[in-house]
Amino acid sequence: MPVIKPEQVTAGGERKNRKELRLHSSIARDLGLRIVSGRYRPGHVLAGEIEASGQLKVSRSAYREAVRMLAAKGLVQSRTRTGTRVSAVEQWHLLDPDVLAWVFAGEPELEVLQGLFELRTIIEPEAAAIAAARRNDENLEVMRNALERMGLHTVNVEAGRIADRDFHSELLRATRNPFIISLTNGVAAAVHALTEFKQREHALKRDPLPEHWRVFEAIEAKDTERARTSMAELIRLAITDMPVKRWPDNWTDSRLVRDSG
Amino acid sequence: MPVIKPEQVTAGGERKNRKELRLHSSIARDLGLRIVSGRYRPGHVLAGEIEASGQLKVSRSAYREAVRMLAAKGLVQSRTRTGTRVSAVEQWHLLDPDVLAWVFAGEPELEVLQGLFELRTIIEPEAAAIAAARRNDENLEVMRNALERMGLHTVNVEAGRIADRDFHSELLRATRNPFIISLTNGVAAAVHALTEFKQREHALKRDPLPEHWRVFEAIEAKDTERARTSMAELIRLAITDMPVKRWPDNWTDSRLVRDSG
DNA sequence: TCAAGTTGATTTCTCAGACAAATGCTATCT
DNA sequence: AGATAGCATTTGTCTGAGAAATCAACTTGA
Repeated sequence: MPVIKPEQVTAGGERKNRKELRLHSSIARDLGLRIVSGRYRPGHVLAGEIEASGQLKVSRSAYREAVRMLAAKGLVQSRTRTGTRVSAVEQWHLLDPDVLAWVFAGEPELEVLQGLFELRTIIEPEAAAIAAARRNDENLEVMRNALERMGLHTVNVEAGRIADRDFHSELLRATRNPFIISLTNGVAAAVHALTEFKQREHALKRDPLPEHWRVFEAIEAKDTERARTSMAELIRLAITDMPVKRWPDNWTDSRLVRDSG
Repeated sequence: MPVIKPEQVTAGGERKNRKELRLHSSIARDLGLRIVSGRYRPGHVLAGEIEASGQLKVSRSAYREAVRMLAAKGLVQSRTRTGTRVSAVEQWHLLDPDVLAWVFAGEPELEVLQGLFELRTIIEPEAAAIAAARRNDENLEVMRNALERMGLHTVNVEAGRIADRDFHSELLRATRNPFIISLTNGVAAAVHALTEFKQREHALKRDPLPEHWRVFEAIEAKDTERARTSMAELIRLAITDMPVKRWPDNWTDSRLVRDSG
């Protein structure tokens, strides 16, 4: 099962749909997707470097660099003689932008969705409050511009989703907290993929713009408390927009939780 | 300036102080430390592969694998012709366990400390509340065992610090939220290094055990509200224990914030 | 004059093959 | 039965060679 090479993608007649990944990155994404999708389970030992690189029709060095990237993201662990094995889920760097994107590339499980929204429910209202206290005029302008673009395009098209992501990114940036900002890149990627996922099922009926403006106005007024509550409401509404039949009370059966080595 | 090779460390007469990193991991740590410490600033272009690997006295492939690992952690970006350059701080995966450990390996800046505690103040009280609702008996036993070890050794020795870390890790694990658990590994590593840092200045006068037991009892009783408040108090006390003269109101001058090339 | 294409130089990227080091397994010895 | 020494297997490291990408300068044509 050869990996999709960048040249083959562009040569396939389609426009270059992504960033034209290099070979090692393509292999890493390929293996990463198989791991987070559950095709390669924790504990599974990958084929040896010679065999694996041979199957993928790539050199050993390219394959090794891909494995090294996955190891850096906590997905695999290599040892001499033992081989390269998929790590326990607890070792995965789930907030790594790439890993998160891979997790949400397929149909994400209900429990995973809930986990992400739970994290957002914890982080983002507090982040909005901090942003209200520390934001400067430039943050405000970027956020205003993002919301105007969002209103222009709607989140049903790519440009609108990008604007949505820009708004949340800039909000977290306004907190001036490097760790919260670092969360941005990952969560923003996931939310972006998620909005696309919602769109996949059916176009969004409700207009999410009003609650975004309410958050903006609170931050503009440096009203921390109103920023917190309005952001909490925004996320609550976003959850209700998910095309989900019922939200489980627990998710101990989730694949991400169950597997552990 | 050759990188410290694993063999040299063990051959140096000292006991193997760590996990005997492989060569590529050693190089990655070496470069990673230089980057997060500010020696290589964002925008800085590293020496070419041939020159750099020559200076470090290693092969190009080992050096390349190291660079690939750093790229996977968002610290650098490689492009043909342009070379490999240090990414903007916003691109760094600051919550990656390795990156976090590297950041806290030296004397962390005041503003970085504050950033981490701010994140903990947001996350951990809520996590404690969720843990109180979802914990099972095994979580409880692991946490109880950790606190008993913590009381036995005190946080002034390594065994006690490990017990402290185990307690917080198991607490976050009890939330059953994969994303929160993923935060664990990084934050736990940082807090561990941090407690060591506190110890470096002067032994802890106050005994942090009572507030830990209060959190434990709240979770044991499945009292979500008390778990939240007692954890908030635990973190507040931990902040006061930091050997810091004054906490700044803002940190716009932080290196982590200022650099964005 | 200026835009568009061409060429050249530089750097990472990819490939190939060889040997070294680590380590789990097994047979052997005490 | 347990320790120990070899053996086999897998990743780790090294070397050397082109290929591909891309920035800068140059050339060409309207």
